[in-house]
Amino acid sequence: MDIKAELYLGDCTEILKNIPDNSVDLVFTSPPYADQRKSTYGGIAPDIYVDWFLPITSELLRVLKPSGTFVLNIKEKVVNGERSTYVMELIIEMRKQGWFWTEEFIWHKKNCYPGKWPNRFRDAWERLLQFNKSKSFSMYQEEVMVPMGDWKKTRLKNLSETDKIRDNSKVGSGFGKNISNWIDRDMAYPTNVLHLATECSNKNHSAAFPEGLPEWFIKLFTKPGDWVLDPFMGSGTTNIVAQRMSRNSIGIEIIPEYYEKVKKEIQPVHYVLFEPKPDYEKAQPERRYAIR
Amino acid sequence: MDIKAELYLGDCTEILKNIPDNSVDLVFTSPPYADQRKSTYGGIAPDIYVDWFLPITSELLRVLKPSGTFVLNIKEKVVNGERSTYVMELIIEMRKQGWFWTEEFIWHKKNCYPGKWPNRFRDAWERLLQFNKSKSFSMYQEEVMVPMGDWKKTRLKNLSETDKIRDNSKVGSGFGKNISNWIDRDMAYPTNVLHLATECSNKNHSAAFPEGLPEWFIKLFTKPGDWVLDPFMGSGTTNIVAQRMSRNSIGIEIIPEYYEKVKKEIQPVHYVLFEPKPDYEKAQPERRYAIR
DNA sequence: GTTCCGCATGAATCGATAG
DNA sequence: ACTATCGATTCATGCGGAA
Repeated sequence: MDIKAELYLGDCTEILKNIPDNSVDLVFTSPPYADQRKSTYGGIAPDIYVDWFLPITSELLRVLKPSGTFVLNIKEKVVNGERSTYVMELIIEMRKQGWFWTEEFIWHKKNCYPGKWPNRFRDAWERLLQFNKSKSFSMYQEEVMVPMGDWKKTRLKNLSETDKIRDNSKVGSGFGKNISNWIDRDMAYPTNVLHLATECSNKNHSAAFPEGLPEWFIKLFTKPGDWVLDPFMGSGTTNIVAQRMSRNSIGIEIIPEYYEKVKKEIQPVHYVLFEPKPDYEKAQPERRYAIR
Repeated sequence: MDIKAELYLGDCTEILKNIPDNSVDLVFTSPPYADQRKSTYGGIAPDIYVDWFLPITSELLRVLKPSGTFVLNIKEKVVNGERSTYVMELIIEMRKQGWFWTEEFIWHKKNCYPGKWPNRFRDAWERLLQFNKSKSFSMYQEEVMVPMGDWKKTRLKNLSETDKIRDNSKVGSGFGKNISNWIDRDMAYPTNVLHLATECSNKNHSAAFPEGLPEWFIKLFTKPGDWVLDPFMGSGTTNIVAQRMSRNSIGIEIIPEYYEKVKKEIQPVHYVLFEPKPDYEKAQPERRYAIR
C-alpha cells in the first residue's frame, strides 16, 4: 500500500475548502499562539483570536470523519501580567459550532523554558484539547500503554486476600476473570497527563512540539492507512511523524520557506508493507506470575 | 506572638459578610465540585454552578487584602461524555467582577483514581487557579525552592558547550554573572506544575487534597502571622496546615460534623516563638561544583 | 533501626438497569 | 424519553506489621 503526504502552500482557511467532507481521521495541530510569532504569522492579537480561529474550526468540523478526533495544542500567553481567556472562550464557542469537548490532556514539559520573574514561575505545561464530532469515536488505547510501575511486582503475589474480598462482595461476575486480565500484563493504561521533554537541539528548525506529542495521539486515534491533517504545518512535525507511522497526511502552511523545507524532507508517496498484526498484538507479554 | 484559628459553622455566603474588608492574605479553598458530594453539600448542578459561586467570590474579593491571593482548587467533571465548561465560564465571570486571573497551576496527581473506559483515560490532574486583586501581590518565591535534581549535575558540566554559546550570543549582560548565580545553589525555583500524591489511607478523615497542596501555597503567598481563609473548610486541612506554619486562619464549614471534628483538632489560640530568620536563609547550601 | 511486603482506598466514569 | 441508582473497571501510594 502507498502512504501519501499532501502538502499545500497557502492560508488554511482557503485550502481547507478543497478537502472533502468526512475524510480525515485525526487533526493534530498547534496554531500560532496569540501575539506570538509576529514575524512569521503576523501575530493574531488575543482579542481577535477567537473570531479568527472559528472559521477554521468550522471547516475542520466538516472535513473530519464522524469517528475522528481533533487535538488542539494551545496555551494562552500572559498579557499584562494576566493569563488571557481566549482559550476558554474558544472552547465555549467551538461547542456552539457542534464540537464535543471530550477531554483536556496536559503536556507536562520535563524541561521547560528557563527564566525568573517576580510574579510567576516557569510555565511547564500546555493544553491538548480533544474535540470530537460525535460521542463515539475511534480510540486505540492499547497502542499507548506504558510499562507498569513497581506495583505489579508486589501486586500479583497478594491476590488471595484483598482482591478476593473485594470481588466476592459483589454479586456474580467471576473473580477469576478479573484477575486473569492482570496476569498477562506488564503494561498499564496511561493517564491524561503526558510527561515529555521538549526537543531542543533540532536540525535548524524549531519545532513547536516534540515528535512524541503527535506520535502519541496518532497512535491513540488512528490506525495505519488513516488520514492525519495539520492545518498549521510549520516545520512539518505532524506530517513527518505520520508518514513514519504509515498514516496518510495533509499539511497546510502559509509561509513559503517552511512549506519548501517540509517538501524536501518528506516523500509525496511512500510504499509500505503492512504487517499482518498491529504491534501490540504481536508483543504478547509472557506469563510470569501464577496465582496462588 | 499568638496564632489564631477562627472556625465558623454555617453557609459561607452569609458568614463571609462578617469578615472585614482587606483583611485576608490568602484564600485557599477547594469548593464542592459540581454535582459531587450530593449527600453532604446538596450537590450543585453544573448548569447553576457559576451563578451559585459568583456571590461568594464577590465577598472573597472584598475581604482579600490588595496584596493578597486567591487560590482555587477545582476540576470540572465529565457530563454525558464531555467535560463541562463551568470552570471556563467561572474564570470569565470572575474577571468581570474585578479579579485578575494571574496563573493556572496544575496539580499533577501521582496516584489518580483507577478505572478503564472506552473513551477516556484516568484523570490525573486538577486546576489550581490563581486570582489576584491587583497586579502587584506578595510572593515569596524562595520559600518554595526545591532541591536541584540531576539537572544540576549534568547542567553544570555542559556549561562550556551550550550555555557559553547561548550567553555569548547575547549582547552584554555577562555570561559569568548568570552562571555564578547557579554555582552556590542547590535549590531551584519550581514550575507551575505540582507533582504530589493524594493521601489515601489517612487518619480517619478523608481530605480532598493532600497537606502539601495548601502548604505550598501558604509558603509562597504568606509569611508567618498572616491570615489564611478557607470558606469551604471540609476536613480542615488548610487551617491545620496554616496553624502548623504559624499563620492565622479562618475556616467556614456548613456541615456540623466536619465543623465539630476540626474544632477538636485545632487550637483556637496557639503561641509561637518567631525565628529571627526564615529557614531558607539559614540553610545556606554548600558550594559543590566548580566551573571548568 | 532498616527494609520489605501486604493491604486498603481514593473529588472517577461508563453502561446497564430500574423508576 | 429522560433521570437516578448501581455494578464493574483498575493502579499508585503510604501505612503498619514482619523479616
